[in-house]
Amino acid sequence: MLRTHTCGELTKKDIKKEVILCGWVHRRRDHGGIIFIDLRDRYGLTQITFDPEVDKKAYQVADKLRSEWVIKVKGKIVARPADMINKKLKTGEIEVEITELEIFSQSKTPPFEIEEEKDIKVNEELRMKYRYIDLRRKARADILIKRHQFINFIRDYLNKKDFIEIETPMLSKSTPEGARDFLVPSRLHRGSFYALPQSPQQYKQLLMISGVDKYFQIAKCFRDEDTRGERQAEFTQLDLEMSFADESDIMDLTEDLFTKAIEKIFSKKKILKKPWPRLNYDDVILKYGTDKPDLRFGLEIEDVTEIVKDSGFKVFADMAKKNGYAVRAICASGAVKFSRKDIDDLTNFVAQFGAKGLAYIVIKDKGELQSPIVKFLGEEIARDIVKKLKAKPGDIIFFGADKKSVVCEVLSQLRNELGRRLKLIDLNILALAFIVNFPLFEEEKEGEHFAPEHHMFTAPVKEDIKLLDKNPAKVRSRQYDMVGNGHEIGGGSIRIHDAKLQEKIFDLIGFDEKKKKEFRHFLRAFEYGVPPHGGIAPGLDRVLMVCMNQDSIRDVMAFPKTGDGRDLTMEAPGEVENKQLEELGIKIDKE
RNA sequence: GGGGGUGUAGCUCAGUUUGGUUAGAGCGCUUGCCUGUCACGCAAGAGGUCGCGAGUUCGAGCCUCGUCACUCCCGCCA
Repeated sequence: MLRTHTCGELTKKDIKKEVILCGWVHRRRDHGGIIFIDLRDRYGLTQITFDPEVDKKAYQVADKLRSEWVIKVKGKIVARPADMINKKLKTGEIEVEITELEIFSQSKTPPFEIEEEKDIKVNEELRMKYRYIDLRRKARADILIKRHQFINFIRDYLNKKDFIEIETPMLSKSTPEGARDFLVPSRLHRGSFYALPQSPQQYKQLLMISGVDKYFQIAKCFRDEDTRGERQAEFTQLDLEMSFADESDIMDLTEDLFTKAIEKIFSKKKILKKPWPRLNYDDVILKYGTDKPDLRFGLEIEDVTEIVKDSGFKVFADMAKKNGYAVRAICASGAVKFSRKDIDDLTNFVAQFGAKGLAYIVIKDKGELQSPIVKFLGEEIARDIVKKLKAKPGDIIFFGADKKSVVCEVLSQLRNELGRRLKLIDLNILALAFIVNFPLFEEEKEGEHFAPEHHMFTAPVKEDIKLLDKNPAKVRSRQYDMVGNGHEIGGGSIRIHDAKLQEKIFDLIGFDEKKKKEFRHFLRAFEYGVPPHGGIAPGLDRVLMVCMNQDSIRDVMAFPKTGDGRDLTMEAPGEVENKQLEELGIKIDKE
């Protein structure tokens, strides 16, 4: 070992010891006669001193030291005078008098400051290009450490419950449906391609068939779609599957695992509710307009379609009478402070989600109503709405009137925006929940086949199987989603274990013979004894993002990619040699 | 593919309203001074293709058009 100690561990009990420390020059304070340096490594900071009376040579060399040089120092630990103790530093009671100094490497002036106390938000592109420097910042490094501890806890926990971690292939096969695959050309089979897995879904089901009844994997998944703050082309899931288990088994296990992991690793966080609520899909769609509600605050949506049906406000009345349309409202408590401009901003905000306008009623101090629409609605109907929304003086009621799907989208986005603007969101709360009783298929689009709400291997509720022929839209599924603070952080289901039923689902989602053939390997396995099974796949990046209040999953990844899928640190993707292309039989058509 | 935002010193930003002298601040950097600082202090200094291109104008960081990059959102994401 080059060093005897790290920079984060020395205290007054070490006084008089001779130590060797290695690290980066964090900051230099040259007082002419004495030089102080904060030496930094992964574990912390230690103040070292260069005094010509202690060692003249070391002092002279130290004069040259600059930020981020990597050095080794040898010296004696001494107590700081009582009035010189730095309480902000764990090692603040001591310092090291240096007698020997070795410079391992010099550093250019870093492109941005590593100092965090200034709290300057440096441009993310620059931080990505110099990710290795960004990761020297304590807050960034701490995230990676927390991530490691979290995943380690998960492994321990599942190991104790008899789960087996099994790696499944990265080079797999492209399958129809779902996200766009990343393709990898095969050299040995010209014209054929591997696909990187979007998830190990099929492999884990095959493992159930093979008799592994409790499987998990910290699995890398790949989807070649445009990114978002909570979406990257490459991400990590805790992929988990169990045989002879039902919905409760999976949800209970997941809840217990994540509750314990979060309490252990993120002890400062509070879990809002134990047990996590299990909410009906239909209820959350109505109350929150989305299947991933942020449960840290109220502001629930109410349906007022019936109330406005016969009102004189034509816009609402027309919508209320049409099939598949609705008029719904949300009461923003205390929003009376919103200016005209605030309301205009909100109107523009909801427009991007398809709202054609944003009607509202302000409830003034003495209960009188101020609104551009009350004169059309009529005072009596307006009062009924106020009553239904339980609105008080100081509140504003906002409306959405359109196709149900648009109303839901608009009001759920508005609800989140109101939560932010009214500061209703407590960042110390983690509100986790399961959403259950999903429909098996997404809302039917005209002229298109049914699309699975979750995926095509999800089992329908047993009593509803008979509806598959007559009324597929009404079939409920055995899906359960894990949501946290308004993010979808995991999806799971009990799977189909019957080949005939699986084929029927393929038919309903419009698979032709060719597409079915793509799954013959899967259906073949179903002919050899399939246990009932199910699982879940929480997105670990998203879980960690939510637990650590980060804005994007990029912040919880060591080397994230940009919005257009580039790795700025490695400068990937990159071009390849013509020879490589020839071997693969690939021609590039550059336009 | 579409919409919004941003782009000025190494970093974070002001300046654009109303075009007008040599484009500013804080931090960082360099040099000098300083033996108790710890986001040290003091003094001096260096550092700019105002993203890029074209246009309007006597004159453009500022106006117009185009373009590029980043970012958020929509589409997309079984």
